[in-house]
Amino acid sequence: MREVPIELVKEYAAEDADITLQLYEKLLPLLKENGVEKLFYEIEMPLVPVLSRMEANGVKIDTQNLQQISEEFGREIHKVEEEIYTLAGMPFNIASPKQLGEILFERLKIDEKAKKTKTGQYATGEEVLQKLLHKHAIVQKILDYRSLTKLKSTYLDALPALVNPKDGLIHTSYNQAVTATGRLSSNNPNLQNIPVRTAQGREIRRAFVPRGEAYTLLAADYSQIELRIIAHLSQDPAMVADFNLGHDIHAATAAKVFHVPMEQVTKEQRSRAKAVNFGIIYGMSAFGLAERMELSRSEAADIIKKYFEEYAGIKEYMNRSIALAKDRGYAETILGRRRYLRDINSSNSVVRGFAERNAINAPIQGSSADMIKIAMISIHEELQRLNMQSKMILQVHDELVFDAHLDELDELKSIVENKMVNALPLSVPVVVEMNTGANWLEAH
DNA sequence: TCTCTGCTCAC
DNA sequence: CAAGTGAGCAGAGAC
Repeated sequence: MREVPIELVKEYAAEDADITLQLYEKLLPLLKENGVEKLFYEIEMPLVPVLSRMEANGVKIDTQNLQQISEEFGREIHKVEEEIYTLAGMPFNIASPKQLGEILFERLKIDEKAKKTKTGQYATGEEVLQKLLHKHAIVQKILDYRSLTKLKSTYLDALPALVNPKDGLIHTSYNQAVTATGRLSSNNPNLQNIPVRTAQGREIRRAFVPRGEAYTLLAADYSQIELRIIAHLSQDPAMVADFNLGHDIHAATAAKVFHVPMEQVTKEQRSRAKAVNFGIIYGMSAFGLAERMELSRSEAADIIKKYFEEYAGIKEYMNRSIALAKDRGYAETILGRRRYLRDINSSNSVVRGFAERNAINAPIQGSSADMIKIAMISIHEELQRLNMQSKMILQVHDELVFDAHLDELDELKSIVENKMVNALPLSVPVVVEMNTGANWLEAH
């Protein structure tokens, strides 16, 4: 571990003390009150030095690459700006949602019944604009402009500015006492929301590189961990069976919901089934599902009805989660981590609805957080014990990223897989997918 | 300078 | 009414 400058380790160790204190002040009283000190002493406290070391380890960024893309984006943004001004017939600040709304809905009048936000402005979010694409050529240009400027300001320009001059690496901060569910959060910079969805955004991941010639990046992801946790918590026979048989869970869901053999599931059907599975994790309604899947409300309702017929245990589990939270005033994870839900018995149905969705989601999201935290602690212990040069550098909720020393790659992979798979045994298989690459994109 | 809003990136 | 958890950016307005 000696390549990490000792001053930096000291700096972060000093921060360790602060974090420890902060945790004692913030978390312990909470957990004591909740009778879950075990979680505090056996997970949160041992995690402190792990996070501290990850922060000190840092991540190497190919700054030149980012700067080059930034310049390209800068030129493209300028071009799109001019096109937008021409289409609008006047220049304005495209980055101002207020001005943009007035141009779109008052000057160009592209939608008679434009939606407003709660403050009375016109809503111009991505979903709104997607539905107006066919109305005017300016809409696509606005979306292009938004995407380019988002990537440029948030990543391309921000990340190089945060490189530590002492070692040329980026050091995020992990916050252990921020989220309601037990997840970590990351800031300064947030390395848990690096783009991956679009081809253009994905390129940014190419700039996350190993720290030296002798290293490669190893990414290890839990596969479908939240759905496996639902299967475990609900003990729904059909979902448990799907996982035990190693099925592609979204295809298996599609086969059941659309009444076709698994091999004949179309991409469209799989994608809809996937949306339902995600919706389940979030406690969605039929209306919400219809919106997302661009189906009529009754079609969506049919799909949900079929889903709960096939996976009746999931429905029961959801009802049970809500009932338990109403009774106790909190929802809890596999390890007893609690999320208090003061609104769970509210007479206001909107407010209560939110709390009910929290009651469904918190045990799932939180158990997944419990699991990866345990894995991180035992992987860190093992790296220390074996005096390995490989370093754990990132955690992104269901993924761990390592700067893997080439001489240790096989050993590291076996440690990581073993510790992740066995962190918190479930009644369905826990599967970890691992890949290596010359950058974060290739490691996926 | 600070805070809020709207938007958009991730899991 | 209507899908969970976060962070950061630019604009806009209060002070």
